[in-house]
Amino acid sequence: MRIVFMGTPDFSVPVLETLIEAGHEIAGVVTQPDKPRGRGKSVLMPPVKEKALERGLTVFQPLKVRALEFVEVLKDLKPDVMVVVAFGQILPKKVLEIPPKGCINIHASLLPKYRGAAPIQWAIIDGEKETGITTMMMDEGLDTGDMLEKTVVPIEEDETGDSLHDKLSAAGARLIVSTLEKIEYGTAVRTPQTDHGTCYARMLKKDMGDIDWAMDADAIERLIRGLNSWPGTYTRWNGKTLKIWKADVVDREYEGVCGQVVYRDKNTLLVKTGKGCLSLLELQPEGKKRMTADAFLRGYPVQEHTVFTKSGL
RNA sequence: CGCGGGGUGGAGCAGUCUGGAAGCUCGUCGGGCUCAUAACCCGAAGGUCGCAGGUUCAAAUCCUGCCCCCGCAA
Repeated sequence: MRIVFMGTPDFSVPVLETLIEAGHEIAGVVTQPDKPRGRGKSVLMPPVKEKALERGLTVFQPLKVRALEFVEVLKDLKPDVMVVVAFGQILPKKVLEIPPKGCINIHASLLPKYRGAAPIQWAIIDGEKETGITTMMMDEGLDTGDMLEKTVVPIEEDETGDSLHDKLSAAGARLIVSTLEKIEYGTAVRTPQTDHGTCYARMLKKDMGDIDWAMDADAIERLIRGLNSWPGTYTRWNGKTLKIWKADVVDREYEGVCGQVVYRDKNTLLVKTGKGCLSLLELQPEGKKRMTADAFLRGYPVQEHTVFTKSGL
């Protein structure tokens, strides 16, 4: 089929590649404009643009897809369908109506759960046992369209935001091929979303990673995994930010305040939380590389009365 | 020119401001103690102090240029 692809970050790239390899005709790739990013504020192109150029595809980077001139451009591309995955802009009705076979979205959750911007990470943070990919016919709501197909992906004990991101991205690429086939041959089954069991996965923000040591150890541990590697979790120590990359829950209670180091030896660093303790396994002081707990403890004077605090306080 | 931290034996740090013998906590290797040990004691190996110039009697330390890593921000 003749497809207009819309996507922006790394998550979308495997999908684009798979569509090409499945033999579809990519009429155009729509992605967000280049923006100054990274250290030194250099202007970098979105991952999807890089891949698209590498494949010799035509790239469009409208500030707003809903701009009238751009809607005309889309119409001229005469797509059979549009495939949208993590594009980053809301599509208005006049765009949704362009392709005769509709606009299909690949969403990284088992809808109607986790609609919204950060479904991958929230599934981990909430302690879900499984999540997945849903393909759906887009409508004007936010991830509210009729569902087409689903893939279930289990969430492992040591799952991180990154690892799950990669699994779901691959799963999404696989699923869209199947869904497009059904669309093409008219065998797709549309299932409306139910109104109950829905929830929104709001956008991730940097300060979400500011650890509140009064929370339960297992909730903090899930936060650490869910926000790994972006935006990451951190705490305050010695007037500096200390990133926490990995921790284990230790089901034991000690005297002390939340955030206090209640036990340490050559390679163990136990911090008291609202319920239980966390054994910090991988940390990263400001300006340093991440390191294991034993390496950290060799060079930094952490004592048993040391207290980690929320940065905001 | 966005802001900032850093590159010192295998690891993580101190030393740099106030130039003058390479330090600390570990690891490794050998030996000892011990029923035993990741514990303890004794000893040893291992470093172009990111790279290149410069100043100086003398540079990890001061000056200049470059490379690399990282935090913030986006």
